[in-house]
Amino acid sequence: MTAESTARLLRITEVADEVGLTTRTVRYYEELGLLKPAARSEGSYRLFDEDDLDRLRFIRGLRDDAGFSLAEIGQLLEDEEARERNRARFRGTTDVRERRSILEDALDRIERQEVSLREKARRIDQMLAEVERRRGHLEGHLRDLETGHDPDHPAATR
Amino acid sequence: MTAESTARLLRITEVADEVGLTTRTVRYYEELGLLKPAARSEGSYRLFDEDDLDRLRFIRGLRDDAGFSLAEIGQLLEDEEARERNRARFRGTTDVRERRSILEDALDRIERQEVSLREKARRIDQMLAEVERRRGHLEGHLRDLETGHDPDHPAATR
DNA sequence: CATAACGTTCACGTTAACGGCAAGGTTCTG
DNA sequence: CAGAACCTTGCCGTTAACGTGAACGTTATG
Repeated sequence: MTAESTARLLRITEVADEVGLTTRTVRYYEELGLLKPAARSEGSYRLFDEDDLDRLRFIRGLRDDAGFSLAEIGQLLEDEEARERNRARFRGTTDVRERRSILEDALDRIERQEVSLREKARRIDQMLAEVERRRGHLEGHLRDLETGHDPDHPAATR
Repeated sequence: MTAESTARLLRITEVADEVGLTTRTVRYYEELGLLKPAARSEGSYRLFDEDDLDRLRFIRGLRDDAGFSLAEIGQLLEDEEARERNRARFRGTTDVRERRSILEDALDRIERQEVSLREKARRIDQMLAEVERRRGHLEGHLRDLETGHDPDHPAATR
């Protein structure tokens, strides 16, 4: 379809450098099933496209920023694919009861994810609030120092 | 004789059950220095008070909800104690330059924590938004089914 | 005060998430 | 077409975060 679509496939060290992982890690993720076999060259070099890069960046983000284990990440990605399959199933039938069942199933999974994420977010927001409270406190003290106002020795009046 | 303020000290299985950890894990956390030696009984049973429970719950929350490693948690708790010591140092001097230096140092550490937490929060919010978008989508479909409205087959008139 | 129930300190085992070779093919480059 | 620079698949090593006894002391209870 798209004429430009052959963007050029990258080899493993290029992708590793690009997304900030090691080649070992990329292979390991493939071994775990987090990554599709991508594509192989004539010899058997792994070849990656832009979608693979996105997926790796996504995985890395979940791991580093959100603190998910690779098992949890695998679950999320699997759910993603189950979603795709469900869409196909959904379009493959016109039976209202079956369609509703498919949708409700999907909704259940989504809600479970939401609860888990919300708990994580709540905890982090709590810590952020605490940290900011302290920061405000410290900044207040610093301002006091700048203006020569000393709360510990308030009798500096004249 | 001892006032009522001595709330009663708990033994390790009681605390473990209470906060949802195993005894091994509690001992391990002490070994890592995440927990003070608490208190020991006549024999050498570990005895814990409410503060210990809070600390354990806090650790557990950071581990499970926020996805921090025990090393990171140790760092956070250490910073906490460094903060305490700094407050003592701060109160121990009246030299404005020294006070400012202490405050600026503390502010630096706080800001580093804040950046790290904010990145984590941002990533999780992103995922939550995505999850909710999907949820809305699914709920829309379900409503369509309930009302007999079928977007794929609009001419289902009877 | 016997004894069950609980605790203590080693110390070795396990799983996740990679690191680091070795032995050998593959691709590129002059 | 030869050598450098990559890549492949094993396979063993490592660190974090505990699990699981073993061998033995401590506390509560009928």
